[in-house]
Amino acid sequence: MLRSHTCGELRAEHADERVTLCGWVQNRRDHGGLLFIDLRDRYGVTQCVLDPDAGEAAEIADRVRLEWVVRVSGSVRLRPENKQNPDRETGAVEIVVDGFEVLSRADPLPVAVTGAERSSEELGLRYRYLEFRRPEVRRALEVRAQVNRIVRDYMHELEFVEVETPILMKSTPEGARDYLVPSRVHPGEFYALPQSPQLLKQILMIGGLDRYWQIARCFRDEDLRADRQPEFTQLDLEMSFVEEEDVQAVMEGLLRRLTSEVAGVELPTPFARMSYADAVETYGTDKPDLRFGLPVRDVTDALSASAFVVFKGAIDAGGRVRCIALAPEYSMSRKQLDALPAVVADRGARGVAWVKVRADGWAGPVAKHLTEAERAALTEATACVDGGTLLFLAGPRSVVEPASGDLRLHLGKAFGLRDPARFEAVWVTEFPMYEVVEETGALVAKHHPFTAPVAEDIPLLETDPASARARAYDLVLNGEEIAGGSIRIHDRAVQGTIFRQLGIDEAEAQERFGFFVEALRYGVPPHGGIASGLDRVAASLAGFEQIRDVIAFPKTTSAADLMSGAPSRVDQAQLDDLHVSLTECAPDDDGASE
RNA sequence: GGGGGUGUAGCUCAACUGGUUAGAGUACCAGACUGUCGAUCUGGAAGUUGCGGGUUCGAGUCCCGUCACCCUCGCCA
Repeated sequence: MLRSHTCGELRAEHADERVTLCGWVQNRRDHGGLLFIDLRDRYGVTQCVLDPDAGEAAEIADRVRLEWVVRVSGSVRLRPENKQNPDRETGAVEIVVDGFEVLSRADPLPVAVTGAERSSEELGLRYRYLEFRRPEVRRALEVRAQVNRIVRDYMHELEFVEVETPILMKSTPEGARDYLVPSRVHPGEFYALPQSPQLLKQILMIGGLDRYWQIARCFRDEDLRADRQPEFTQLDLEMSFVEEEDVQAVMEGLLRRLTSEVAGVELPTPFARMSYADAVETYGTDKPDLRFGLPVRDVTDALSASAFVVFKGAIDAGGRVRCIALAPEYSMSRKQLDALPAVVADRGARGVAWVKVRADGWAGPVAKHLTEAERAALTEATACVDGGTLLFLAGPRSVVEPASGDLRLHLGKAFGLRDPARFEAVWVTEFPMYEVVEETGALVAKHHPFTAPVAEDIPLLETDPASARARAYDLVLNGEEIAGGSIRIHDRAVQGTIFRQLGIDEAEAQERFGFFVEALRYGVPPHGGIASGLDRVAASLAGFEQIRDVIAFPKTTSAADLMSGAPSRVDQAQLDDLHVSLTECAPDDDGASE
């Protein structure tokens, strides 16, 4: 070892010991005769002192600059009482240096690594390794590692078998766009990177593994968001001879342990359950943030006879009027109220009507359109009280539902109700089997085509498929979907029905999922499972808004890696090997691929 | 593909309605200083205002185009 201790471990009891430390020069304070150098490594920062009589060591140290890597030897000295630094764990001591060695010089850094100033995200990604020198950035990776360790321990305790599935897979398009890898030995053919190991884990169940798990990298070639990367990591698991509650119990136990050990929060189990229909009705979304109330109420009935053009127009067209009631302590200024329409404009909502509830007469632009009977009905429906405010959204259900969810979230943020230290988990259940594509009327699987229907809804598959419910469940934590799973179809006849309804005929099913359809013939245990987005889980536990923060080398919104320069052009010889020719290709103008 | 935001010294930022030589902190270079811990003090160097056009006597500022990054709608079974 080049060192005897780390930069974070020396305390008063080490006084007078001889030590050798290695690290980066975080700061230097040159007093002419006396020179202080703060030495940093992963574990902390230790102050080193060079007296003029340190001789050659002092001469070398004098030339050292920020972020050089050095090795110092000396003795630990207890600092005088009034010279100790209580803000630093090693602040009681300092190293009196008598040996100083430069291990590596450093150019001035292109990003800020110490202090409150943080360089732009763009530079941070370009020089990601320099960001790791910041403790808060390193902490994110440490949380990530801790999550992985807890997951691994837990799954092994429950006797799940860890199985690695291939990265080079068959393309089974449906849902997200695949990342493709051309085959050299099979001209014109391609592998796909897995969007998830879905079919493989079901096949493991058919193979009798009984309980499988894996930390699986997944790839989806779709546009990015703050909570979406083109490659991301899932905890993937599957169990045989189980029902919903069995899978959910495994996940609850895990999340409970994670929040306890990582965030110090004890989650009560079992978690709350809420049907998809209730979630959308009450929170305007299938991933409700239950850290705060502000439920959305449907007041269409209360206003069914309204003459007010905004309400009447929506209701006559078959739409709904939805209302959020604000308690008196959440009163909003006119300016804040005027800002609300912009919040819901994305969803196509025309505006947000509002009225102030006052015992001595309701106020606001909408008040005059409300009859006494309507006020009574609204009071009944929303439980509003004197001093409160009612916010209304009116329009088609497809607009008003998501808009009400956005509005509720906006209010939660605006009133500071989203406590980052709180964790509220809820299972959303009874998802519909299908979504109906508006333009064509075609059915698309809401979850995926291997999800089992609720038994009593099987007859509905033929008569009213759009209202058939799936045995699917999502785990929602603080308004974020952190896991989703289902009980799978284990009956090939049912699987055939689902394929047919999705417009996948036998030949196509054979072409795309042939290996899986064949496997369904040879004895399939009833099974189900779940996959959890570990990037989101880690970000959530560590209090980060973006999953980029808990990914060591994340990609930008345009799926580029600013550090390595990927993606980039490749040699013609490589393309030739792969039997790939480029058709349309803009001139190389990004300058990044020289 | 659409909408919004950002882009000025290595870094973080400033520059009113278009107007003199684009400033400050920090880092860097040189010097001073024996108890600092965001050390302090003196001096210096440092700019294609993302890029390309245009309007104007004059553009960091206005217009058009374009690139990068961030947020977002669509998309993400």
